[in-house]
Amino acid sequence: MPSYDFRKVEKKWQDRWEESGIFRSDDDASRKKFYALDMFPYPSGDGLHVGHPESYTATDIISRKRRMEGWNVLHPMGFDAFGLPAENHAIKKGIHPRISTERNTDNFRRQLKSIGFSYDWSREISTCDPAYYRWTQWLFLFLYRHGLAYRAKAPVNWCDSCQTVLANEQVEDGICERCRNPVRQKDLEQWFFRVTEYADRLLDDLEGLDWPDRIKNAQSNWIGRSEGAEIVFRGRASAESSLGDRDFDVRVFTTRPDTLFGVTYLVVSPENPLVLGVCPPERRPEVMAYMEAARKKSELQRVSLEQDKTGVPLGVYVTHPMTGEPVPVWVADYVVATYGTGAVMGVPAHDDRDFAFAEKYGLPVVAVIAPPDGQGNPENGGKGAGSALSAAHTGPGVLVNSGDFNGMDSVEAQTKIVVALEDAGAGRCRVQYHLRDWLVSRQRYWGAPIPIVYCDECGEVPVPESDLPVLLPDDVDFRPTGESPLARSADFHRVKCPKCGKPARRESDTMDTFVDSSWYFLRYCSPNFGSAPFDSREVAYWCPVDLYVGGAEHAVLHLMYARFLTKALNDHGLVGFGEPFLKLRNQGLIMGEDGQKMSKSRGNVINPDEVIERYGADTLRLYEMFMGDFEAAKPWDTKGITGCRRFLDRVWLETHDLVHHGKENTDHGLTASLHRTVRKVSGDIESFKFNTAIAALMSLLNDWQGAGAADREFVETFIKLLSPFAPHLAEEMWELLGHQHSILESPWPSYDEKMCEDSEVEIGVQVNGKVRGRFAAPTDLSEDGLKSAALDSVRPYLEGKEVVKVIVIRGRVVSIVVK
RNA sequence: GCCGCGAUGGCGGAAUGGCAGACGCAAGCGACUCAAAAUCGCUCGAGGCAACUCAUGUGGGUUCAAGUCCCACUCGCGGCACCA
Repeated sequence: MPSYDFRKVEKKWQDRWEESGIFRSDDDASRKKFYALDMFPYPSGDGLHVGHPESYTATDIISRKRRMEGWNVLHPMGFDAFGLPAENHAIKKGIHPRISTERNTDNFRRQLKSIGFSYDWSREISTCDPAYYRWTQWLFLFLYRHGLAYRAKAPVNWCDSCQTVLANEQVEDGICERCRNPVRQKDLEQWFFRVTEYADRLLDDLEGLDWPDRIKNAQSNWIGRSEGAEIVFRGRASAESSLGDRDFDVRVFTTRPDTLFGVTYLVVSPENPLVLGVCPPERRPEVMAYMEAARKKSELQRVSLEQDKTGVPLGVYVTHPMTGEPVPVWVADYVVATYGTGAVMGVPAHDDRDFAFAEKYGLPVVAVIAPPDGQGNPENGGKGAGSALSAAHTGPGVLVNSGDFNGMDSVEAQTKIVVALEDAGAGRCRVQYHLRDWLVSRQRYWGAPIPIVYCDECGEVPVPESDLPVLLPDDVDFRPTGESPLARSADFHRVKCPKCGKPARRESDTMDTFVDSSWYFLRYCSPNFGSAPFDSREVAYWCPVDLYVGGAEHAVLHLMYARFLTKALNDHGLVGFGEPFLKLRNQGLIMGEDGQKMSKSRGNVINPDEVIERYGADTLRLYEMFMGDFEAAKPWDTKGITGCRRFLDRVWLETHDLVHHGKENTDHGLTASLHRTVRKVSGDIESFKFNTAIAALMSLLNDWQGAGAADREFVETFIKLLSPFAPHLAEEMWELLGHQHSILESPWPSYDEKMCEDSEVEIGVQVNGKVRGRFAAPTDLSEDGLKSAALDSVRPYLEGKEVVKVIVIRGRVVSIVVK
């Protein structure tokens, strides 16, 4: 009997699959479809790491099962090929990003093919291909046309050492993740996508999605919806201020309108335009110095100085909308300029930050919410400026010191006070989001150019669709100097205005790579379509994606952006659905053998090529799925792989044994075990419990060997169940069993519920909750039969006792209660 | 600080409220071998000669029965965070 030469077998089947085109999928409206999508990789120079095959194997298993179940399956793969690493590599090594990206992509493709994934490679896409980014640009113009893309001056993260703008995700605690230098804020004209327009729907629609809770939760946190009120405090500027003797408003956002009577000051952020307008001359030097200091603070300082609040009085007063009392206005950088109105009301008695600020600057503390009985000192409330307070009471309670609202429950008072403010024309309900618009421009080379032209006559002019793509020039000096490399390419930069024909300038920024990946799943449906980003007929058939699998690091950004774009396309009739990904699953991180995160510097990285070379692709696939809970982090264990390898070897040997010796199975227990395993494996694959599906197959093999014989039907069913996990070996065994066609063309096995039961089961017997015995009983034994057999089996424990109660759980346990 | 997730043998991990530790790894013993590797068989939570007792992060509770449900904690992981 030949031993299992996995190298030969795996090569043989990969070649056959490629030749036969068995994984190609065509639009066929008469068949039910299944779209299984992997998050496409960034083709880094390091090649695949073992985390990639983990999620890819999972989708591959489901795709293969679906094919066998008769579904029309779309299972594509491509490359998220634009991005900063290729550009940095180019700067360091002088190799053009196009060259290194191509080389890396070839390597990734080779590696992916060597694992035997059932991708339709005829649909491969790459985001740096002009045939692709042409449509990324088209989508930019689509958003622009509908007012969802706009240009504005904005502070961006700037790294002096890298000489570039950084994306938010590249800034960690105020430090550039690449060079560890502090990041600075810089004001630049930037392009934005109006994601905030969709804040409510992005939040509300999460509910209907079959996504992991933590992802939904992360998105929900990111959107950060809070309900509260906008309250107007009116004031009058002095004649000497730059505003002159005029009325002005300070609008604040609060989630606690019930604490309105406890306001003892207001705070506006240093960036608030009102500050200089109303500031009286004598206060200007100090206020301006404070503003300057705040502006100079790096992100790093703002974060590290978290608790140490500073501020200066602005020298103006506004009127409390309920009490009519004067309220001083302060400037402090603990107020975030870009959130809410950039101004807050200070309620020291009921907010920790305000309390700290008031203590530091000697501002009065007025308690207006008396804690419920037993919490704190209720007397505080009644005494007005409660100097007795040692901390803010931030919880609910009963209103005191609040005029007509005294005695009211604080929760109830929230709405009541807003109503009163509305009547007085001094406030309204307001919903505030943490979500900001998406800054999409990047001052980088290796990305899709933004298709806009600036003309002195016509202003901002979109590039006509017929002129797309705006090609990324190859011959560019992409060394960093602080402006986009494209601005230095005269050929690229100097253009004629598409509107008036006069000399104009082309936008030199490129798009964030998250724009590329926000729509790639649509492109797979018609990867070569030439007249639009996608063929709407194909998209109508294949989309939305039925199953999407990838890393949890994309919990917020990528998934949010793809959802945003889908909703925008949906609103304007380009797609017929509002959510792109119906079911999402994340693979857990694979750690190194030392339990640490895999990293080059730790030297604990496992290279899948080496695992395949030594154990084979089927073993790699099997092991990655067997390691543990798909969604949980788990350490790699090279020794553990041998168990999977041994299992496949034994399958090979036993199958040959059947073929060469032709055995009969007369063992009913083995047949029952087979049916149970079909049920178990089928169910486990659906619920992403691949580890227990494999364990069940291992158990079944143990039973098979234990029985000493199995018939052809048993073996064929076994091989089918194994085929999504170890497709090469399965095809080889399938052929050995005399089949001409791929195992993918045979139906997924079914089981008979009646056949799943063994003729005999073991029953445990508990006496007062403790297991005291067990006995074997025929499966169909009556309840009374079980009861008396159970009582017999634990007789010594019942002597001299009275049996109070007997509970029979069929097939499992009998519980006896005695006194 | 807020939100979410988790904690089970030497290790990875199994368990619709129903016999805790499936399956695999490692370890020990044995078979085969001149020997080793590979392979196969047996043992394998802790304590105890045994009957038994103790065991699913901690402390309570519900139940005939709790890893699973409830309450209060501890620790770890992840998201958000001067967001008013």
